[in-house]
Amino acid sequence: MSFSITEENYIKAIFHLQQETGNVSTNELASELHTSAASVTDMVKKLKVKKILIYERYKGVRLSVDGKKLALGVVRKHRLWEFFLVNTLQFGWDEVHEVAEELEHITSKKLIEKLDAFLGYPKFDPHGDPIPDSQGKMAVQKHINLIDLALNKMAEVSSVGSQSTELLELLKHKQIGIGTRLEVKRKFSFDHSIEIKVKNQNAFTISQQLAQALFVKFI
Amino acid sequence: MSFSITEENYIKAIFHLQQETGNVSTNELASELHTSAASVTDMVKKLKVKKILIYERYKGVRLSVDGKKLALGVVRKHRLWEFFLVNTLQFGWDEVHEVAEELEHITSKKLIEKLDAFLGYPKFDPHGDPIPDSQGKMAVQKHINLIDLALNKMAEVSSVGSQSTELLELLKHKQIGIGTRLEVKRKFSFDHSIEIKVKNQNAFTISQQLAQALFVKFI
DNA sequence: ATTTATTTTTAGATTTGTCTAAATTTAATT
DNA sequence: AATTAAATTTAGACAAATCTAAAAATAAAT
Repeated sequence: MSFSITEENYIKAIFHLQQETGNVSTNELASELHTSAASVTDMVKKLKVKKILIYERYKGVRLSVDGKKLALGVVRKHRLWEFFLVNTLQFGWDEVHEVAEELEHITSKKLIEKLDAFLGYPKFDPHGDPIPDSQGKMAVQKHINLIDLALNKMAEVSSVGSQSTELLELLKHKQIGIGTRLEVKRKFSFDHSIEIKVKNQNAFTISQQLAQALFVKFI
Repeated sequence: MSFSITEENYIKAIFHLQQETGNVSTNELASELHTSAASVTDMVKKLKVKKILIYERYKGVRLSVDGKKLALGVVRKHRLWEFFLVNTLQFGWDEVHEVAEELEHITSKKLIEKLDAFLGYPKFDPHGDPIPDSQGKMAVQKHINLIDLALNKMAEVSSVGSQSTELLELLKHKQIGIGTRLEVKRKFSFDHSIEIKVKNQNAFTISQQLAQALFVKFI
């Protein structure tokens, strides 16, 4: 069975909205998709026939097992493309979302597997959100980009944005690795560099580029 | 003014068909796009209103100046993506067309400029067709992939498929460069390697991979 | 527990791109 | 030049995704 771009967008929206709440209401979906409640009802009926979601009138919707699989596939594509745009094409991580919204609907399976391999099977996208693997599995913990870490909040380096040798060389030199505990002491707006403090070391500054390549989790 | 994927496909098809012939007939277009003549007439009327093409009923169509610009933009995207798929993601050059048919409709201008820069502003796609630059200009001569050159036909190396240091190192060692004149003496089906002969040198064989990275023109 | 307000669904219409079948125009042939 | 054949256009209909306005169901409030 195949799905239109519109259908995929509905599936993805339901997936995101049902994370917190249980069932997703018609109005929630309409607002998320910038469309009318009437259109949502129509589409939801169509997706019910395709067994993508569970729907009773006036009761809202939630994804079926098949629906979740589909949603994870779209999310996987979206986040892999975001990673590509930032790490390969040097986009700013704040300008990739709209482009990825288009790229996520490219259908070729082979393309996405080859892209994944080329990128080095990244586990998190540039916003720190986990990237589902080809089986739909993904890390649970959301990672925070070091550049967004609040001042004086202890955190632990949990992943790096890419596996490039250049990055790894720099991390080795700075003695930063997975598990390193640190906190941010200052943020400099001129060049967006930040000063960080690691236990038993003097504070030092790192560049915006490096900070953006590091993800941390709270401890 | 913006254009749907369908409209872009019509524009591109007209562009390709009008290369040889002058005006493109309704039936030609219908067959190219695997649709009915009636559908073509409908769409052609629509594109006439948008001033993309010149059309009088029963007389066929040809692109306007604006239409040609649009077509070149789509062709540019298609060929850049093909280059990316083959040279970056290691697709075989015979399996990229369908994927590029989808990717060519991604709208972001910035994406295509950054992709072009990342790829090193290639001038020819993996099939030897010229890639229009951001102004719509492209080389006139179609380049033939060395692997497709007929036996005993003198030709001149006119471009290389990529600018990678690995390729350039190998070319230097083999003393092959832009302008080198050669002919193909044998083709070995076992590994698709070919034996080539350069003036004042003994014949030698080169691998399939290397042959595919070289484009030649007749002299 | 009625009434009021909100949410959701239905009904009917619109747009885009498509189709088939019939009508029209152009081209080819006798 | 008249007839036949081929190409093209028109007419009318359909599916997908959307809309507005009205009706129905649920939730909130007096």
